[in-house]
Amino acid sequence: MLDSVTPSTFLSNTMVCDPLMSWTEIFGTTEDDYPTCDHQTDSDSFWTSIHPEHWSKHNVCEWLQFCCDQYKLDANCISFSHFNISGLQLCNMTQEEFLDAAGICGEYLYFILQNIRMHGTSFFTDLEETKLSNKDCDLLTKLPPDSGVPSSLLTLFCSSVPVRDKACMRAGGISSQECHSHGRTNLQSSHLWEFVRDLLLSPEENGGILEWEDRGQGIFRVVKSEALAKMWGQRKKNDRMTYEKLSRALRYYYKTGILERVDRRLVYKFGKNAHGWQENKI
DNA sequence: CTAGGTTTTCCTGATT
DNA sequence: TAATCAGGAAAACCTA
Repeated sequence: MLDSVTPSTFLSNTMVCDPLMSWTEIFGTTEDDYPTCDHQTDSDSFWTSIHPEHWSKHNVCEWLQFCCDQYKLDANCISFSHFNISGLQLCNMTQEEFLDAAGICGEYLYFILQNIRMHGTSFFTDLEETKLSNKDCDLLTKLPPDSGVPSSLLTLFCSSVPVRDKACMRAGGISSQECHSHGRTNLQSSHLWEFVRDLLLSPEENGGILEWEDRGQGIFRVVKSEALAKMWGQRKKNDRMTYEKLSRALRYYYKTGILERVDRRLVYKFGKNAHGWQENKI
């Protein structure tokens, strides 16, 4: 949902609904996940064992850092000086104040915080193991607008959702297209083809690197190969990425039907096993 | 720890 | 000639 550089994190597109469900799974249960939490003595999450209102200033800071580490959020966008506050003050921040202070990560963090506040451990632990059921997903998408769940967060849950799971998103009135056309969130895809797809669907992030050749047929062209490789490399934190290597990975998709061969240089086509790129289609 | 999936890296050769 | 394309092979990484 909120993505990640690695497929296992909160933001992973491949997880879709999972993240919301098992808090312990999201945050993990080992002490390694809580670098500086001396209060973390058992397997339960400290963050959900104590209500945010009772967090100390130190806890608030730790929580922010934990989220950044865990979800690969850019801590630089957070104004930590604004978070030198107690848990009570944190809870009393308006969404607007929170977003101002936490920058681009604000929506994720605010959503996570609201979930802890609203549901505490029960919201997560009462749910079965790890997966979000259709019912749960339905519940999520039906949360009222003032529930504290930013719409863009909900879209995260939709990204890359297998067709069979898409119904739960319609309930919330969020179309697949919306899921892939808003901001950076959907550019957090863990797989290369999803990254490419989301870039195509996000003109504002695209920068002319990719463009549709035939939108209806899913045919697109790599306009700036080096820039694409660089961007992918940044995503994977690999400054040695080249278009040569990226294209090798793309060619592997021919085998799995994610992409289909197009006999033109720098031109690719989404295959039958690629989803989420169609217009007006879920 | 293991198996399997997805890249990443490297390489040879063909094509544009 | 440089940039791409095609794949094979193997290593690296990650997740379940």
